[in-house]
Amino acid sequence: MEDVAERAKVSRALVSLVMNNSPQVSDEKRESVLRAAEELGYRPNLAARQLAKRRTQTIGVLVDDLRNPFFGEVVDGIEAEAADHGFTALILNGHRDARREVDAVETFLQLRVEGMALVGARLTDDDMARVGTATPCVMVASGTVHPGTDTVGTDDRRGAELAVEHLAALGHTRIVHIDGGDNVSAAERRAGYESGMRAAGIGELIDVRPAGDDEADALAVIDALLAQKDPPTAIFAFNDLLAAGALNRLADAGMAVPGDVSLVGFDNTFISALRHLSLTTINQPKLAMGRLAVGTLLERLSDGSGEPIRHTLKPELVVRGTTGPPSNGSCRPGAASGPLGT
Amino acid sequence: MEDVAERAKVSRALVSLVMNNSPQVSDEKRESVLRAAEELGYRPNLAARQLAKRRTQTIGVLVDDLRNPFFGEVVDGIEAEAADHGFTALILNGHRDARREVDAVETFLQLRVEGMALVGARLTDDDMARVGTATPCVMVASGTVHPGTDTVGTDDRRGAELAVEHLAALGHTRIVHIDGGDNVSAAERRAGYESGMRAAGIGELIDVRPAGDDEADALAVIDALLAQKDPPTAIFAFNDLLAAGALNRLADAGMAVPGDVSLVGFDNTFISALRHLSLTTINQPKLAMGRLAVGTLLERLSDGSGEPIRHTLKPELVVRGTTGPPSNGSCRPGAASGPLGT
DNA sequence: GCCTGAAATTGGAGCGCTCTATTTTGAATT
DNA sequence: AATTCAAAATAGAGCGCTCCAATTTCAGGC
Repeated sequence: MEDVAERAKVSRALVSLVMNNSPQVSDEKRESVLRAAEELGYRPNLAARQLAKRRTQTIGVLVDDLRNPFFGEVVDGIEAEAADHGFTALILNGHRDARREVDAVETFLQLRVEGMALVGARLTDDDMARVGTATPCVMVASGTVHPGTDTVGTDDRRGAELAVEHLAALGHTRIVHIDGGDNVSAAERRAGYESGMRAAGIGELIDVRPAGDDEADALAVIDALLAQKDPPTAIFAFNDLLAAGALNRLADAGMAVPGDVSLVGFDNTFISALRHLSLTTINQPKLAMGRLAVGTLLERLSDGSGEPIRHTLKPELVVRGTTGPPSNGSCRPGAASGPLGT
Repeated sequence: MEDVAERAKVSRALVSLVMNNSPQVSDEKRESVLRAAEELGYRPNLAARQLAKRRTQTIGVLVDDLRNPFFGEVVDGIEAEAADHGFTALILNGHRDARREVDAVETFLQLRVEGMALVGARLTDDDMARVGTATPCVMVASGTVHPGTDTVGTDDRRGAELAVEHLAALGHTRIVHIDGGDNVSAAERRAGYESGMRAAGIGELIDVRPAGDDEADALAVIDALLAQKDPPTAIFAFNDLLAAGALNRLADAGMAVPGDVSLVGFDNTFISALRHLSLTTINQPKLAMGRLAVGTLLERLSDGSGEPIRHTLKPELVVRGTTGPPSNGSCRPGAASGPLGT
């Protein structure tokens, strides 16, 4: 910077003004500074600028797992909104590990990010307590809900109801739910399934089967369901991955989907759109969630403390190829039409 | 920091020593500093530290598309290796857009990262020229190869040969390649397909069908193949996504996989492992690529300039459920056994 | 020609840290 | 008690920038 100033025959302060394109600079000087900067390959040092400005214009994004495309889309939304407001989004990876998430948050704090978005994070309340005070912080699509922290998520309960309503409208009654474990989202979806069943007048048929959040967890559940005398005609899975696992096992067993069994997932990740799976599912507005997360952060930044903000977005039913009317009780194993079979 | 020093009744310099856990500090003072820091909630300011140290201990990771799980795994490797060497990996998202990638690189340079890993980047030579001089930089799994830049990638040609060898060994001769467009990887895989065919003594049957790099691009190709009098008994697709598209269309047409047609993908992304697809594919060692990328960067950092380093990793055949011996010419549409059919 | 005030420019302090050189401490040696 | 020397602690400059207050420049009006 010193060199640029010298070369352009101006003061360092003027160079600073130009680099921040202040309107207070005459065109003549501005140009000569820019030229000098260009010739010298000068690039402002962000660390120094942040230090002097006492602002970083940066938000930290902690992602639970970079390999999960669901999170990728949420982050896309965060970045877009951050950029619109002149912020840079720095991404750190939690690797599905609370300890590493704590490290990442610590790094963000040392970097003096002005806010943090924790996407799918699995931090405990203790961790949050240490964090929350220092810097605005919003949890996005998180499996846990912390008392004092802002959150952005989808209305999981309503989403589940949509799934059940869709199946009930098709004529299904024996609808089973494959449960996603002990996180908050799973609990909400389970509750939605149950209220949906009751609303459809088939509350006595409620049947929840516990599983994890991974594809493989669905297999045993399907086996058990097929072994019973009155197998369900429809299955609502906690998420797309689970549904994919179920779909496979059903095909193995010679069950046609949706001919013999209908199947609904959750999330609308791109795998559900893979034409070979073509899963009917519940969409989460991932991009909107990302944008809203940043919006929430900015709000916090300007108005300071207050009640925790809770944004709950509307889920949507996406009908694809795995749902249809129930067969008339006649199970025809072997007559497999693929999930997309016309 | 000032406050911490005062509270612990030591100088600022001593606090600095403690925070960098220098061995030159007496246990007594160290403890009292740490206690003071704890009580005050002190956290070193990374920007200030970087400025003073004239080092950032940071590498920038530019990812072409966060929604692609392939890149996610590569980044996992990068982060792991970076952490092992005391570096923090900052991730920025290119959004499949060269212009935004340039911005990201600019940001990295202003942040004074000590090196950059460009994962799947699509920057032009011009862009690279502006960058390469300033900071060490390695291209990972990139669609383009730049003359003066280090690279880490998979031996795409060999990978394609593996695919063809596998199919030929099963007895296939009419093996078609669905091409992935005009990037370097696609060209290499095409070349490998061709040399593999020649090596198997079936060079005259080489048949390359152009497509894009997306699932949907495969559909028309499959339709065309099935319409011809002598349809192929095996297909080798540029990547898993294309293969997924092909798989679906084949199922639509009532073709059994692998009964009537065998199918091989490339990348071994997690979608190929989805049990419902169960794609035979070629693995790229994603984690190793990530680690090696950082290794290359560190090497550059210590030894300065020299010949560009080119790391080419070994691909591996992953046999799953979409390949088998060719049928004896008898096409039996309708007798669909799923891709996993026992 | 002098005064006024807005616009353009500049000097210099300070952001929070590290690092070198220097001073202080305190135990061991004579 | 004086001397030595390593270990422990500190003072102070400086990293590259911004920003405030102060200064200079330059019209226009009298």
